[in-house]
Amino acid sequence: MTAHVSDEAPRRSARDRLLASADELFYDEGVHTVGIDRVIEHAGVAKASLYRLFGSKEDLVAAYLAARHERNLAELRAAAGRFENPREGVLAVFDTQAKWLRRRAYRGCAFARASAEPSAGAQVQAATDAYRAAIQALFTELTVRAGVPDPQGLAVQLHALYHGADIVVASSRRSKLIAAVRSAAETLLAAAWRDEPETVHFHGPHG
Amino acid sequence: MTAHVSDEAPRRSARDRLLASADELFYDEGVHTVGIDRVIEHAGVAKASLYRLFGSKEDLVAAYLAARHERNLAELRAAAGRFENPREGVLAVFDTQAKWLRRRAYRGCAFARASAEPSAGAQVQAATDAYRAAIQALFTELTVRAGVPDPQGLAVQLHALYHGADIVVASSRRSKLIAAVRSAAETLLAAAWRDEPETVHFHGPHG
DNA sequence: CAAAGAGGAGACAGACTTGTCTCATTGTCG
DNA sequence: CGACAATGAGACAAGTCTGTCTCCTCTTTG
Repeated sequence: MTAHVSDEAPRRSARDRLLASADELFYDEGVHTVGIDRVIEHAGVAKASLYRLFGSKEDLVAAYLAARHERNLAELRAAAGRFENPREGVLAVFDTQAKWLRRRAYRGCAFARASAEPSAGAQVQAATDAYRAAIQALFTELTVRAGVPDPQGLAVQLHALYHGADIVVASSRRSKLIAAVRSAAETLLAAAWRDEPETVHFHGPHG
Repeated sequence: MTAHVSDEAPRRSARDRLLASADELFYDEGVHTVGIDRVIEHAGVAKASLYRLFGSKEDLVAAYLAARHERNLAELRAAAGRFENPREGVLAVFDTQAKWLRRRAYRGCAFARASAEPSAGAQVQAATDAYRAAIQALFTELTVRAGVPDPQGLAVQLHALYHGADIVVASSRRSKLIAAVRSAAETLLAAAWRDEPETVHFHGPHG
């Protein structure tokens, strides 16, 4: 090894190989199952280099999540941006998620998996919060543009539906779930104009 | 057992104290953060007793989750059962969840937290699957009784919404989220009769 | 009263982790 | 060519965890 760049396979930098290995191993097997040793072996990088480049395991995890954040949000935004009509933009977000859900290798939301237990460090929690806030913001942006009476309320509904799909995908037939969720999104969008103008209605337990 | 109940403070059995401590510590701090030592110290039980009674840590975790399963489902079913009308039953399920979500000490779904990473053992995964399946089944039972055209589809929608609420509760203002989710459930219920009779509609991206 | 067994306290082994440190090798630049 | 910085390989320390085992006390029962 050692690259000798002139030859074929330019060999990416140690940092890139580390991030790629982290992405693959952390996502597939779990942040807390996969030890540093596995990552550096997979990346072909010395342990000292990892600590020089990232400082700690948690920093590496944070970098892995930050990369996922960037990648996922870029794709969602691009999909929504392809439509003039924000209502179609919302559905494009769900269609993009559906594409992910259908992947054989899909293992659930990387953030949900990394941050479920509170043992996850503060950086991981912060990354997860930021990710969810960004998706919520995307929905809000679309619902505001759509001009519904209560854009915030609708965005919260869509956001919950979005993450719920991710959770139950393991326990439902995928095609059925995907169709049902899309249909639910359409229903919520359509209803957002029918509902009382001021806010989603909120009354006691006995509907 | 044995107990000698006559005196004050009957002191529950070692098994009960172990389960109570597991419930508290595992839920609050995470299954994988909390070590056996913490549990036995909190329960005032010898380590040997734990292994005699449960066999392994994972078995203790499974027992803890099984107890949660029982307790949660009993409460959801009781809430739904208080209404003749299945539509109100569905809303009662969401209202019960809302009650949980409002608790100060609420830390998210115990199953989601325990099973997010694949490092969670097979028993934990199985417990989580069983829990979600049970909730899905409860929704399906209600939607069937409600006589909607596609009870399965509606149940999937409600189920996704239910778990989604749990996920996003950390990143939204709770009262807003709770109101929005309840409203979404009402919307989905109302729409279930309006939609095409055969199945939730499933067509291309241009709704 | 005596015997037996449940249970508490804790030492111990074995395996794992992250993070530091040393050393040899490589590529680059003066 | 020679020196320096970057990197790979891996030993090592210090800590953690689960699970086993021993020892002793207390309570119940024959």
